[in-house]
Amino acid sequence: MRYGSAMLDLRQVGDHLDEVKTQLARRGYDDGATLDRLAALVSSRSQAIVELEECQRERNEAAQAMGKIADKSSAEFAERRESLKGLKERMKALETTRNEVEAELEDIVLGLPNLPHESTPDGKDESANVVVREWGEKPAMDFTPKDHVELGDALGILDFDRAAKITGARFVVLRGLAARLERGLMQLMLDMHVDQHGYEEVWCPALVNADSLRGTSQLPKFASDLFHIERHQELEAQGGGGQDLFLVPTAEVPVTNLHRDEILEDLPKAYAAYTPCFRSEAGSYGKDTRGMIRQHQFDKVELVRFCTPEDAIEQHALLTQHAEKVLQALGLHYRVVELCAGDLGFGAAKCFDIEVWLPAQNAYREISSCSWFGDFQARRLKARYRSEPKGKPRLLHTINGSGLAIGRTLVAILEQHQRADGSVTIPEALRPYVGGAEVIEAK
RNA sequence: GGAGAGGUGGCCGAGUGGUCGAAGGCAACCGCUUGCUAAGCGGUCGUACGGUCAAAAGCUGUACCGGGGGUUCGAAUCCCCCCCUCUCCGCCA
Repeated sequence: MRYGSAMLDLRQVGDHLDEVKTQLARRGYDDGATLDRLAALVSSRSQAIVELEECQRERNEAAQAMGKIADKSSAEFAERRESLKGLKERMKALETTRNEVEAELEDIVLGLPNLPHESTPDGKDESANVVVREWGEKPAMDFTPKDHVELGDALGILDFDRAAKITGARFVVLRGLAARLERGLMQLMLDMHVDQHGYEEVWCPALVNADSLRGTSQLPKFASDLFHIERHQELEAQGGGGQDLFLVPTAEVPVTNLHRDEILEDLPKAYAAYTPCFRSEAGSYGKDTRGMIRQHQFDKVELVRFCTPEDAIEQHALLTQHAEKVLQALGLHYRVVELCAGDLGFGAAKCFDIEVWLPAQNAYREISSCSWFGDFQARRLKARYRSEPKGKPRLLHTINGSGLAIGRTLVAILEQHQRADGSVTIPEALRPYVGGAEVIEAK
């Protein structure tokens, strides 16, 4: 009945089961039994539907004929009515069967990741990711680089202790120039994307409903990564149930859902949005506990593009370049890596990560992840487009990427632009956004 | 939070149990007209899934009138729950 919620094309799964298995295996999904079960469900589903529709047709014809009998109290009418009761029972049974099949089907299908695009390199994990290009070079330092926590503490601009007091672990209080840089970075990024790269600026709710999260595929599988706001608990206790809301983990969710259940006629569309992002970070205990690399709350400017399948590769590359421009403007050394199939996110078919150089960690760290989802999200979202006025609607493609994660950008600025005395040079492009300040130094 | 009114096709808007996928209008598209001229006439004009077909077109079946459930031989129309919008009051950045 409603198959829009499927993430993979069910017909494809049914008709090309082996191919789907092979593709999913590339990203480490090897549950062949579930896929076999899925294929079986697909066919029993269509069987049930065909049968049910046949009954519905019968019923409709009979009911229509009865409507034409003028005398509703006649014996003929009563007789017909009785004879239809059996059909009604049969339909109920068929409906039950169909519902059961659909429920199981949906369960499986919503949990299946996307198929990697053919151009996505093979590989099991991040060690097989491919470095596509590098920009700039590691800043030369004739001293031992400090990390941003140490720098920020000495400069009096990052306060983790008080954040822990106010809220808890994995939060930060930014003070003085750090707070101002955070705000300035947000403006700089939005201005670049809007004025130079042609994105439409949008401002969205930071709380979204479950339908939206299903649309972009955070739900149902990744509920534990989200902060969840419960409303109307008293109603829920009565079995009614209000609508629960979730804090957005990324602007991808509200922005991509802008076009849920819509048929667009003017592609491509490009949106840039700032939102705070909230992540529970369940399962990452002990990982990046120091500093502001991995926080429960951070700011991000997100880029989202909607396009035709034909344009997608090009649009994906374009979006990635737009994100890179921000790092270039800030004079931050980075590299772009293409994720291998095994390291791909759940919904992505192809993905470029932009990794910024952090001297204190002696490592490149992800600062943006630019993903192309094919029609995976579009199918869940029922987001389509029409290429001609009377043309048939087709699923569009979605692409998104951070442009950039602001907190990590701040970290990179502190660490890459630090000087021997512990002060930090503010990149020129950013100065107009922070009241002309050129350096961060201890007071 | 309290009281009330509503949610119908791209838009407006009829429709209170059968002949309704849904009047009429607008917009759009395609023709025709060119002495009613910022016009006239005719036609087309939702989506999804399935069947037919070599395929497309066409034809055809089913579902969808905010969402879910129920009553009935039959529901856009009746009943229940939910969501949303609007108006008034209260509160409030």
